[in-house]
Order: sequence, then structure tokens, then C-alpha cells
Amino acid sequence: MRLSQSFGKTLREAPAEAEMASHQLLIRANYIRPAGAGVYTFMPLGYRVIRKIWGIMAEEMDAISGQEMWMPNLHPAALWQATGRWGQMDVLFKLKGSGNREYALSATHEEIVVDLALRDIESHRDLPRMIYHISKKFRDEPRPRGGLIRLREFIMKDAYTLDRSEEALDEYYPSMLQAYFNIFDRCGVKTTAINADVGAMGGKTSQEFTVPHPQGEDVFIDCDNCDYAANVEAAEFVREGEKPATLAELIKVETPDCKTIADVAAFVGVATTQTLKCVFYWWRPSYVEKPGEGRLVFAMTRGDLAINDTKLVNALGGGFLRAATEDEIKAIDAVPGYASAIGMTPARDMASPGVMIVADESINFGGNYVVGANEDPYHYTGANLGRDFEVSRIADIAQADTGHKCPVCGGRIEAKRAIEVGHCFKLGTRYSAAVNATYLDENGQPQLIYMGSYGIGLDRLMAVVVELHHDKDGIVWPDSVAPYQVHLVHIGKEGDGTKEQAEALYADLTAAGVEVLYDDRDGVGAGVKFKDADLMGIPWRVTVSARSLEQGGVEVKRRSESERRILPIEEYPILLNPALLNS
RNA sequence: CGGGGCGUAGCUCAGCUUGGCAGAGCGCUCGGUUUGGGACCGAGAGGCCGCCGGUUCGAGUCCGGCCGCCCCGACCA
Repeated sequence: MRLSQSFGKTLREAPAEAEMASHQLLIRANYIRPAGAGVYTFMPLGYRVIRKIWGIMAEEMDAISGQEMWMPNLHPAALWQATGRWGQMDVLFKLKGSGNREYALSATHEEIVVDLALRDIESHRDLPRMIYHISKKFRDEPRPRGGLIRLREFIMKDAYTLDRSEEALDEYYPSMLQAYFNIFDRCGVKTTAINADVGAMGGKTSQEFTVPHPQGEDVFIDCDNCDYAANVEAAEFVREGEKPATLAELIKVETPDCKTIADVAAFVGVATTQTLKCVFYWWRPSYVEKPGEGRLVFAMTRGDLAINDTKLVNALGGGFLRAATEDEIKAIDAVPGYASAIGMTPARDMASPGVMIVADESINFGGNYVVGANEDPYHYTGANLGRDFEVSRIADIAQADTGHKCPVCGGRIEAKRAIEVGHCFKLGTRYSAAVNATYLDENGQPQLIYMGSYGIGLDRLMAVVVELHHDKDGIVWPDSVAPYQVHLVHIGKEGDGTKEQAEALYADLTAAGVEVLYDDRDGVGAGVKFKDADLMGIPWRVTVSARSLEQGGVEVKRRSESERRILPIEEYPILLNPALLNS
């Protein structure tokens, strides 16, 4: 490609709204252009990177028996209604065609795949199968961010497995995880696979591939001593603390202006571990709230810990939570800021009357707590579970955080931010059951198909590659995903013979199949060309100039290194295989 | 959806406090010089100052509403 003919140009300054390095550099270096919030055009260079990543993914998927196909992005509403997600997935873009036909834009493709399975999988002989495709996803994200990190329209590789049984799925699953590691390794991205909550995707297990990054939107827990790692939504930790040897007397004390745990602990003179924190939620079974549906949930944990909403939902067996309103809290005679379970009748389960009180395990690792008196402005001291109040159930609902004890080795864990680049789900029969997608087993009996789904965001991965591979001057692409291998730079003036040499080299390299970006621009200073080359980040820079020719050849420089060397012209065929230059 | 910030030339930004001719640098066009790290001289083009309404003799500037974009949070299938 001749730079003199390329569409678009590099920018000296990044648009003001770009904050992340990848966002700034990809725009400045002419890889992407914004069309709106979370919507980008891939310029010629950017599209070449996407195609490189695409190729790596296709190779790795094919290597584990994947079959590449191409699924639609316009989804008839009926498919989404069949799985129950039409009314549940809030980020689903919906649109109407003529005659009131309704469609969804592809937010994901489980619906398409399970419909295919329904039609085309008939016998156990048709299983197992692994299919995948790379195409656009559309999600009405409330807040796109970070350039290509979080988009409303993005490119995803998603693979789907169809198996006879859970065991068959379990057996295949590790090869998918390995393929994922291979893909990320080949792209120059070191990932950590962590156990994550499955969320509303359904299913039972999921592994999230993350890259630690300060501007990531995921928080995960990492042990500094062993390899335990998990998303905070699923991370376990060891509660520390002791029950008191003797129970103190329950005493009501006046605590003016003490609305927070820290206030109360300081006022009464105890550690926050000797307090109980109470948070009120409104639980409902479906995403869309319906009048008269749902109930209040009273969540409690030791005062030094925070409640994790996802863990709480899981402890309740599913559903959705929002913060309870003041009226809903008052309806059970609790006083916000001074609430406790004292005097309340806990519900036995979600269907029973009383107050649904869920306490974190941590309350068993302490006692003689300071708790609210359900009266403004009073607290009790010396409160103890069993003697002074009861709960509906005790579960793991507190969020793991930095400094907590590792559940595996007993070391200390740390909360870190990360960017999620891939996710593998064992879906089980969540979707096949919804549409009754079955196969006939050896005995002629219909059995539900076991599914798995496995996604990687290509554009997000591209951004992460840049986050990990750049310096002050620009991008430094790994060879594997670089849009071109050689950035050929011509410097010289009319009639000094340099142009002819550069043109000849360009022709030879191109004819030999080397991917060359050729800066043939006339009247552009050497400084500009070098700055652009650094910005664009192509692995090898080859300069043809009067100076290099005087020194006997062309100058070769690796983007990632500062060393430049002269390669004699007669040895130029070595450039036909740039990998040789590494030796 | 809550909090904060921003919207003026392709990009970065001044001008708004205190209403009075629409500005700079970079980029772009033309001519010339230059040619190893974002060069120089000269001449140009380029604007619904986000949109709508209000106040005013007069609004980029003041007031109200809306839209868009960015950041934090919520959400994140």
C-alpha cells in the first residue's frame, strides 16, 4: 500500500475525548474513526488488524473441530421470544419492519444457534458439533467507553458447542479454554482465566479471560500466594474473627447523627467488625418489574464487609435486585440508618410470610454486635444471633476485597481491575430446554442438547493489544497482528536516485508477498515520515535514503528496538522473509 | 438512570467573567525554498459559535429547554 494513496491521515493530536492510550493512538494513527458513542469505523489499517486477529481465531477454532459459518444479524423476534429473552435483555436493540414484523439486532447468537440445533440436530450421530462465526453484535449499552473497550456495535467471535451430555461438554471444554489461551498468546496478550458469575446467560460454569488493567471495568480477586483468581461476583474468601467467650448484655444506647457504620463504630468505640451492616433490596423474579410482584430482602453482613449484589441474587436462587425505597423499608418497621433484625420475624423461604433476612457467614465470626434499634437515634450494643435476633438464612453474600484471606491457600488476596477479553460459558440446557431442542439417543429416546458458548470481542482485543504494546511515540504491534510487516520509508529528492531504489524494493517485496506499507509521499519531511512510522507501529522499518545508500544499503530498524543497521542492497532478499532479520 | 465536565474551522483550543466586526496553532490549497525526527517564506480557502426558544437596539457571550460527546457511579447477557 502506498501511503500517498491511502484513505485518511494521521493526526498530530488526539481528539480531546480520547483518554485511554489505545483510544488515542488508534485514532491518531488512522486505524479507527468515531461515528458516534460506541460506534466506530475501521479504517484500512484498522481493518487489516481485525483480519489478522480474525485469521488467528479461525485457525485456533478450526484446530479444535470448529466449523466457521456466518449467522444473521437481523433476528426475527420469535426466536428471542422462544427463549424468553425478548423481554428480559435490556440492551437488546429492537426494530420493526413493515407489517409490524419485529426484529432484534444480534446482541448475541444463542437464539440463532438453538434454532439451528432444533432444525438440524436429530440424532446422537449429529453430535457433538462446534460451530463459530465472527460478526457484528449490537447492544444498547448505557455507557460506551474507552474507545474500542465498550461499544454499542462490536465484532465478536462466538463459538457454540452442541453436545449429548454434560459429561461430553465437560470433556470438550478444556480444549476450548486452551484454544483461548492460544489465541490471546498469539496476539501478545497475557490473560488470566478466572471463575465468574454466569449472570443471566444461564448455565452453571463460566471462565472469564481478563487482562489486568487500571482502567478495566471488571474487578477480580487475585491471590498473591497461589493461583486463585475469581471475579468479585464469585470470589470466595475466609471470614476471620472469633465469637466472644461470653455474651454481653443487650443495651440500648443513644447514637445521635450516626447514620453510617463508621460513625456508629467510632461513637460507640468499637471496631467496624463489631457492628452489623443492614442493606435493603427489592427482589423480583423477572427483569421487568411488574406491580405486586417481588418482595423485600433484608441483607446483613458484618460491618467491615460489603454486600455483593450478585452473590446475594445467587443466594436467593436467582431473580433481580434493586435498592429498596424508603417506603418499602418502613413497611417492615425498619428505620433506615438504624435498622436491624431485632424484633423481626424472619421468613422461612422466599414464598413464606415474614421478613426475608439473609446474613453473610461473617456474622458467625464475631458477636456482641452494635446494631440498629429500629428507632432514631438508637442502637443496641451486645446483640447476638440466636439470642437477640434470627435470620432466614446464612450465605456467602459479602464481597471479597484486598487484604482478605485466600480460600485456597490462606494467603492474602488483592482486588484488581481488569479488562474482560473473552468468556466461556457452559450453558447446559438453558436454551435447548426453552425450545425443546432434542436429539434421539441410542435408545430412540429424545434428550436435550447440551450447549456451551464462547465469545471474544475482536475490537476490544485489538484495543487491549495496543494498551499492552505501545510507547510514548505510538503503537508497537506484535508481528502476529500488525497490519503490515514492513514500513518502507523513502527519503530523498527528485533526481538523487533514491526514489528508484525505493520503488524497486517496494515492487520486489510486494511481488514476494511481503506486506509492505510504502511511504512514497513527496514533499514530506523525513521527520514527519519517521514520526508517522512510529505512530503506526509496523514491526519493521526499512528506510531508503541518500544517507543509507552512501552507507551501502538500506536502513533497517525494528519498531520495538532503538538499534538501526544498514543492510547491503545486494542482501535485500533477506527482507523477503522479515523473520530472518530477527537472527 | 444519578454525579461531574465539555460542545466555537478537519484537529487542539482561546474568546463567554463585564453582550458590540469570528480568533490562534496545527492540518488543508497555491507558489517557492527545504529533505534523517512532526522544517521555512509568501498568498489563500475554510464557521448555522450543537439545536430551539427567551431577554436585549444588539447574543458565541445572559436565561430556559433539548440534543450530542467524555469521565465517575449504577448496569454490563
